[in-house]
Amino acid sequence: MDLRSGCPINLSVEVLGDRWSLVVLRDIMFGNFRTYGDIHGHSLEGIATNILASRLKRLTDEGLIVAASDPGHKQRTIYSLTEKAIALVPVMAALGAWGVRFLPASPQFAARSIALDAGGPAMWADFMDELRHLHLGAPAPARSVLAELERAYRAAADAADLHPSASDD
Amino acid sequence: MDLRSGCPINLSVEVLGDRWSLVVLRDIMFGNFRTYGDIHGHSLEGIATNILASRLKRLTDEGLIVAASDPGHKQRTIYSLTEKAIALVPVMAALGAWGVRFLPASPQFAARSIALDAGGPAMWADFMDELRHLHLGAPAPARSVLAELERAYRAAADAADLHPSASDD
DNA sequence: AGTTTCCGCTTGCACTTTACAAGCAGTCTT
DNA sequence: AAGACTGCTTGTAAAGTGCAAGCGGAAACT
Repeated sequence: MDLRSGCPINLSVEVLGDRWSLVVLRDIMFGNFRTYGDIHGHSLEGIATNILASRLKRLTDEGLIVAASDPGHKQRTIYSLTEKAIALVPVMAALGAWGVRFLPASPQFAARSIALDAGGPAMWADFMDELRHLHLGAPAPARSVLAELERAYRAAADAADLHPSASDD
Repeated sequence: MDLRSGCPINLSVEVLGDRWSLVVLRDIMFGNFRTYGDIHGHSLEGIATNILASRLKRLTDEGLIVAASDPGHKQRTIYSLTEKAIALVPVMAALGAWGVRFLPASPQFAARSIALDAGGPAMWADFMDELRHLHLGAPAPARSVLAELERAYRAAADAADLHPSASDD
């Protein structure tokens, strides 16, 4: 790639600044979706197949994910985050917190971002350790931030079921 | 706009996820460039005039900046950040820190991001207060983070002059 | 007063990226 | 052997990006 400038914010935008890269990374990171079909099948935003394929290729080229074939299932490819992508946890937390505050986020998904933001750098570090375990083969940490986020999501979803509002139609 | 999903990270990407929005906001925020000509003239990345115009319009529509005419110069438009944009300081800090660590940032620009990251949330809060002063008419804070970042930049630039390396050609 | 410069754009055109729908080759299951 | 699964590719259209030129009105200069 031929770089526009050496400013780190610009460089980050050049790598992540499109409509899908961060969303795909979010799905792998927070949803633990590891295959093409998983990501496509669970995509909230309904990513098109060609876009997903091109993003997986680009993220691989940029060193954010690595592809490995599933031992017991030759045509299945397993994607794993690299340290470079795991280091985006603070970016995800900041973006999520901003979205919750200023954009019309749904209560359930907002709950995850709120929990991640409230947990602060200590929780982010624990989450990164968990991702290193899931994606890089590091030892399993004591704390599962993914499980905590899932509980926050469930609690918000249950609250929405108990107290439905007209805006949730 | 018709939203893809209510996930806050996705919503943030829908607003900020292109190749220029964050870069323009960075110039207004860190460079204190307040007019079209200022932003275009100082643009490190050489933004095209039509792109800049369309971004300023979009950022205005999204409520991230507001346009006001200069009292003493009728044809000049002064752009100011809103609280919504000022709240992006942690996002900028996280993106900058990530770019410094994983992408080929130049030493001078890296120095600003490193200083902003090292300052942590306390520095970000002071910076946001300074931006509220410059853009929203709030009282002037005691600390100028912009001046501190400028000093970090100058120090790195001077160090590069004293110790030039082949890679800086 | 008239010319020139400044300012914030707009227009035209080519190219790239995104989007939606359909299809396809190899693998696995039954 | 037949059908479904998996990870894509292809075709086509729309939207976004990039470059260069130009333009209407205001300000500055002489």
